[in-house]
Amino acid sequence: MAPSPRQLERRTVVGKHALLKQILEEGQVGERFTARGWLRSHRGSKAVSFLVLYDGSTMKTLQAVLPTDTPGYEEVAHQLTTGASVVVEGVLVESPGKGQRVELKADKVAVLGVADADTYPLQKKGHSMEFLRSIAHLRARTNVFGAVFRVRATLAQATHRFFGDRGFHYVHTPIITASDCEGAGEMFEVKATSTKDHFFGRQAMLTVSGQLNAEALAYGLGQVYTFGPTFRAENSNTSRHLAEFWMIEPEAAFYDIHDDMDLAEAYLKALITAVFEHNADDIDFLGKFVDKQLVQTLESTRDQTFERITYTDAVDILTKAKREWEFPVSWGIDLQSEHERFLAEEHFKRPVMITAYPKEIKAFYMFNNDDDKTVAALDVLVPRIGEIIGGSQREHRLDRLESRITADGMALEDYSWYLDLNRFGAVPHAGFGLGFERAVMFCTGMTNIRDVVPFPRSVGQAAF
RNA sequence: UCCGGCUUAGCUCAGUCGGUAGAGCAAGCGGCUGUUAACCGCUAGGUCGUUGGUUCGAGUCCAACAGCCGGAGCCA
Repeated sequence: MAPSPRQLERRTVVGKHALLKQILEEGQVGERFTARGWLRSHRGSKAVSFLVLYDGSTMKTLQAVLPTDTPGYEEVAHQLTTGASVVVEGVLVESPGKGQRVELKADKVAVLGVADADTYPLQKKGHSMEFLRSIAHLRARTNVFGAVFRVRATLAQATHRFFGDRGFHYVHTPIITASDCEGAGEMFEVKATSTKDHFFGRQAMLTVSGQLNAEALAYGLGQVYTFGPTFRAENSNTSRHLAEFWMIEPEAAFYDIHDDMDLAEAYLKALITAVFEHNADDIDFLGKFVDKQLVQTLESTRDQTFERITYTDAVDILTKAKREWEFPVSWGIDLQSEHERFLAEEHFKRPVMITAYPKEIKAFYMFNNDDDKTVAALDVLVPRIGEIIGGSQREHRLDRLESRITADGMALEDYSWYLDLNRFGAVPHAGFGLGFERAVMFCTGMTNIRDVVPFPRSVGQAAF
């Protein structure tokens, strides 16, 4: 029988550049393969030698079994150390041992690049996250970081799929901005090394948010989202902060705060669904070695309806809680970490969406509610992470927007282009920002944000 | 930036009352009839973060500094 197109395609791929994932999942017993990868471990005994290979395509490893009388084995035996890159050829057979369906009965082995066992820092044992952070250029080779970065890739692709499927256009907003007045925190200044005066004719900074630009684009394209790097220069030293991170900011015309909440909830659930679909092995591993609650947390987040309460409800719950707060609770305060964690982790035990915050503690661009005391802000809190999404319905009524800017002591002329948006063809619209690294933390169980980005930038840290 | 903790072998850590340093893993060598972070034996490996102080004597007590970790603030 003639091979099907799919079989032909697979044969082509597998024959030339067989990924271990393909060999392990699709390889048939009796098929011959050339496996390329790095050694996770090498176990020798008198008659046979076991090589455990990984290549990054999957959490799983391929075990190659090599008789010690294989031609050429003697010459490379001492080079078969953890971390060495190898090419192994052989026939796929059912594995008599435990732990794997198939293994490669090898008859040919070559070492591409040695990894001197005396100096190669990674060993076939667990290392601390702190140590691995000090060798960030090598840590992608470990099980944990392989899993984390594969999940990260899935989350990025799932983001594009989710918004694309819903008619959101992917837009690119500037990384260099002259807008210093978004109130989002300390900024980095951008200067040309060879130009004395301001290169851009005025002071320029790295963006802290693409939101205002995204709003401009939403007024032409309807529904848009950004996915790009974001910079904050705060002297902030915690496991949840980076100086350079990635943010996803959807912005949709004709959305109100309730549409915004629906979108945020659907998006987070879509991310989790994608991870279970594409990274089952990775999640399984992370659930065993990083966070025993991981699978349960993700499943319940995916399957349960998010709690939706107002800020006033939240204050009520916190006031009545039998709990000593380090920061006393009363209407008007900004919610602190301890309050947010209590709501998500103890009171509701699920993600919580809080709306209608006092306008005094929120940004000028948020929609004023009818009570004239609160704005249509949205914070999404998840267990273990805290705030993962911050957003709002935007104020599109020009007079209200202008009076709010003035009331906050800012100059209208600094916002002339932003005000133009709502001077012409204003419509209700809403959006939010999701810190991508916090989403990766949530989906992997990692507790330090520096371990979910390959090369973290934070205060005093820009190595690699 | 504030509060607390940690820093001893390549890695993870122990080190009692102040008396000159220990284990497991990794490495090297040898053994082992198919292992699963294989196992067994032997060998080698240390300026105890840095500087100063107390003391006859400091890994151990004190101070400053540095780095890292946890928490807080700020935020996503």
